[in-house]
Order: sequence, then structure tokens, then C-alpha cells
Amino acid sequence: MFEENLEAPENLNMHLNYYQKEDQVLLAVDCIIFGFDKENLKILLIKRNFEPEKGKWSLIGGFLKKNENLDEAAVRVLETLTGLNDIYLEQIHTYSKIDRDPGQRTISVAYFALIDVDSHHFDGIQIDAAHWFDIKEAPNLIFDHNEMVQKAKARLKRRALSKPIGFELLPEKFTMRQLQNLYESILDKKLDKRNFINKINSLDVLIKLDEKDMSVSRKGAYLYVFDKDKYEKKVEEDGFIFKI
Amino acid sequence: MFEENLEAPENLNMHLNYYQKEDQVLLAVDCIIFGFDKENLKILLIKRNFEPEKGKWSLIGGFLKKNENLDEAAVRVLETLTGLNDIYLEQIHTYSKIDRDPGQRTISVAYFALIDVDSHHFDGIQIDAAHWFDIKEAPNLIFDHNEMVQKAKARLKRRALSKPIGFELLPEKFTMRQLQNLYESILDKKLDKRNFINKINSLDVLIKLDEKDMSVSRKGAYLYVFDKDKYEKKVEEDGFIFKI
DNA sequence: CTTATAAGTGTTTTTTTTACATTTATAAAA
DNA sequence: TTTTATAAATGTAAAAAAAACACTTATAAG
Repeated sequence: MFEENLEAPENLNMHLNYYQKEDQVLLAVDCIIFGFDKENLKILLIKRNFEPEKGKWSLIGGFLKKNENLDEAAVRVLETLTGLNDIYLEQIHTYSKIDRDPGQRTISVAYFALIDVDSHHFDGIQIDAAHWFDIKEAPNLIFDHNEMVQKAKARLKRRALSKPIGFELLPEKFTMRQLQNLYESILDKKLDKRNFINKINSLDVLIKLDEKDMSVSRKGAYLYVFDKDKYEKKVEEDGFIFKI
Repeated sequence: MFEENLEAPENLNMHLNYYQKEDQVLLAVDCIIFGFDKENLKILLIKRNFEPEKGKWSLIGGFLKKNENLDEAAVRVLETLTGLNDIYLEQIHTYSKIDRDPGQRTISVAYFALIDVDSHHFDGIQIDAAHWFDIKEAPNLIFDHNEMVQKAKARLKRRALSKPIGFELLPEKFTMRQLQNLYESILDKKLDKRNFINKINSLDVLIKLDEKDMSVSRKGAYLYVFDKDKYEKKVEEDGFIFKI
């Protein structure tokens, strides 16, 4: 970048040094953690145990450290909280309103993360006050966190339609119904069962197993796994575009 | 956000104060400025006149100041350079690789901007070394600026297909051919003239004037204006989605 | 053996997208 | 004034994608 003060390009280095100290800021990351429990889309929130806004719900987050980049900071924050480290993470947006945090000037970079709630029976959400909320029933959040969640939901929707990202939220083996539930949760609308299955099958990235999930219906439902290799081969060879 | 060090939640305030000073960083904005001259998509770059990387091409940018948010910083940087202040701006991504700027640790928030090159005969690109490059012929850039431009191009493409953003790049009155040229530049592919016009007309957001542009052909081409009110009314009433 | 429940399965209609060729208005040249 | 050259303007048919739609089946529980 051309990281320079355009108003005073002369005497550059002196200016820069002065400038640096004056205008340094605290950079945070906040994570919008989406989960899915085979039925509904969830979001992981924690109850603040300190001021300001003590007792209110918020996203989890932390500060960027000197020896890491933002992606690494987001991974660290997530791992510290959930014990997990192979989670889908994507940067969303950077929030910088001057008084967004009344305590101090902080700029925050929002990330969204995807977790299968059930298969990651993580030994402890390590912060007691953490809780999974149904996305429809999430409480009001502090600061600009509601805005962050809104943007994350929009991004998730867009991603789910253009990348097989939904599979990050499912267990390894899943039924068509579960997949459809997931898409219905993400897109927030009902889908036609037959059209959905036809569409998914036409993408040709699932493997149907001989195994059935008998836990929901009398008849049982076949289990599927996502064929990541096939997907990636298609992307490589055909310029395959995942589009639901 | 929950801007806290998760590893040491006890003794919070003391910790925070220590932490703050230690981990403050410099935040910059860098602008990818796209322009259109009725023929081709352009990008505005400047030649650095200081070290490091003196003499090389880069995006324009500047540091975030204490009294502004990032959007404001981007507006300021752009206005300082071009004298313009009603420009379409959109945040793209935040770049934070530790040694992305070899001179110092700097995190940069990239923005993209859209300008009609001809109608904004701005009195001076105020930095002499600034230059419009055809998007296809842009030089190699410093640091991670090439990466930023790549992402901005992808975003522009996506936006152009889903919002009438292209009009920011055109003069108030334009011909169908110019509009098509713009879309062909952004999408980087040839479009069928009849299909393009049919599609545009079906959106019903342009007003055809009685005036012709005689500068290109013998026959002359009708001029159009974008009907912003109509567009916004449609969005409001019908949930109209702009989709080319 | 009856019943209740979710799983599984194809076809038709509608909408959207793509492919494609001729005529027209005008300025410039002859 | 006539001819010529050039880009503008215009519509339809075919193909592809999306949406609408209802009945049969497998099984556990009663």
C-alpha cells in the first residue's frame, strides 16, 4: 500500500514516526460462529462477565497480537473457546465506528465460522457463559454485534449458494433431509423436496452409502457423504461451479 | 465485540491496559480506483516517490486518523487525491500479513472506488505521478497490492451483476453501446448486443432520451439516463432485484 | 395385521437464457 | 445528387433451467 499521509508528503520519515504513535489503534477480531444440530441453524454467544455491558450477550473475540495476522488471531480465539482448530473461517468486514466500544477506541474485524454442533462435542465451551442460540431466537447483542451477525448471515447465504460450504456444518454422514434442513435454515425458506434432491444429485458430489439413519423415521433414510475429492477434481477440470 | 484476551480473563482491566499499549497497530486504507472512459475499464495508480519501493507503482492510501472511521478515511484519501467527494466506495477486505510492508507492521483495509474518468475532469490528480492504466495493462504493484486489485476486480464483477453499480462509472447520459462496453470490460467477455439490450430494457430502469450521440456513428445512437428513483421505488415495492 | 410416518421417486409447465441476421439512418465521399 | 460505408436498431425460435406438483414404499409400533 501507499501508507502515507497525503497531506504532508514532505519530510516523510519524521512525519511518519510522529504519525505512527499518534494514530495507532487496537485491533480486535470478533467471531460469528454458526452451528447446525441437524435441525436448526444456531449461533454461539457468550454472556459478558465484565464492564461495560456486563451480563449482556456478545460475540466472542480477542485482540490481534503482534506476532500473528488476522486469520491466525481468529483461529486462536476460536480454538481458545472451543478447543477446535480445523474450522471454516472467513473474514467478513471491518468495523470502525469511533465509539462502537464505549470503553475505548477499538476497530474490529469480523469473521464467520462454521461448526457441526453435534459431531464436535467439544470438551467444553471453555467459557461457562457460552450458549448456542437458535438463529431465530438469538438475543440482542452489545455494541455493533447485531450488525455483524446480519452481515454474516447474508454472507453465509451467498456462500451456501455458490460453494459446498454447507457441508462444514454437517456431520460426515448425513441424510438428504438434514441437508435440506440446513439449506432451509440458511436460506430461511422452505424448499421443494423433489427439486432439492434432483438439484443435489445433478451436482454429482455426494456418495450414497448402504447405511441408513433409523433415528427419525420408520422407513429410515439413506446416509450420504460429501465427496470432496470429486468436487475439487470437477472444479479443476471443468471449472465446475457449485450452484444451488 | 468481546474484545478481550481470552487467555487471561482475570484481572481484566489491568491486563487490558497493558495489552493495549503492547498490541496497538497502524491502520491504513488503500483504494482501488476503477474508472471508465466509455471504452475501457481503467485503474488509477501512483508512482511512489519514497522508500521502500521508491519508483514502483502502488495504490493510493493513507492512515486512519483518531477522529474518523474507515469509510471516512477512504473518502478523505480519495478526495485529497482527486478532489472528488461523491464517489462510490465499498470496503473489500483487510490485509494483515505480518511483513506485508517491510518498513513497519501495518494493517491495511482495502476499498474500491468507481469514477467516470471523462465527466470528472478533476482538477488535478493532485499527485503528479498518478496515472490511469487500462485494467489489462496495469503494471506490477508493490506489497500485496496486486492481490488487493484481484479481489477488487472480483467484487466489481459480482456487484455489477447484482446492483446497478455500473452507472457510477458512466456519464449521466450514455449510449447502449457504452453501457455494453462497460459490462464487457467488467465481466471480461463479449456479450450479444441484442440479448444485452433486451435484458437491460426488461429491467425498466433506463429513460431513453430524444437526444443522440453523433460522435461515433453516422446514424447516431440514442442517449439514455439511469432512472434512480424508479430503481429505488422498484426495490422498495417489489423487492426488485437488479440482475444482469 | 393394521396403522402411522417420513422416505423416495418423475413429469409437465413455466421461465430464463442463448443463438442468430437483416434493415435503417446518416455523414462522407464521389 | 447519388453512392457508399458504418454503426444502430430490432425480434424470434430453440435450448436450458427452474418451479410446480402427488403418489407409493418401507418400516416400527401398536
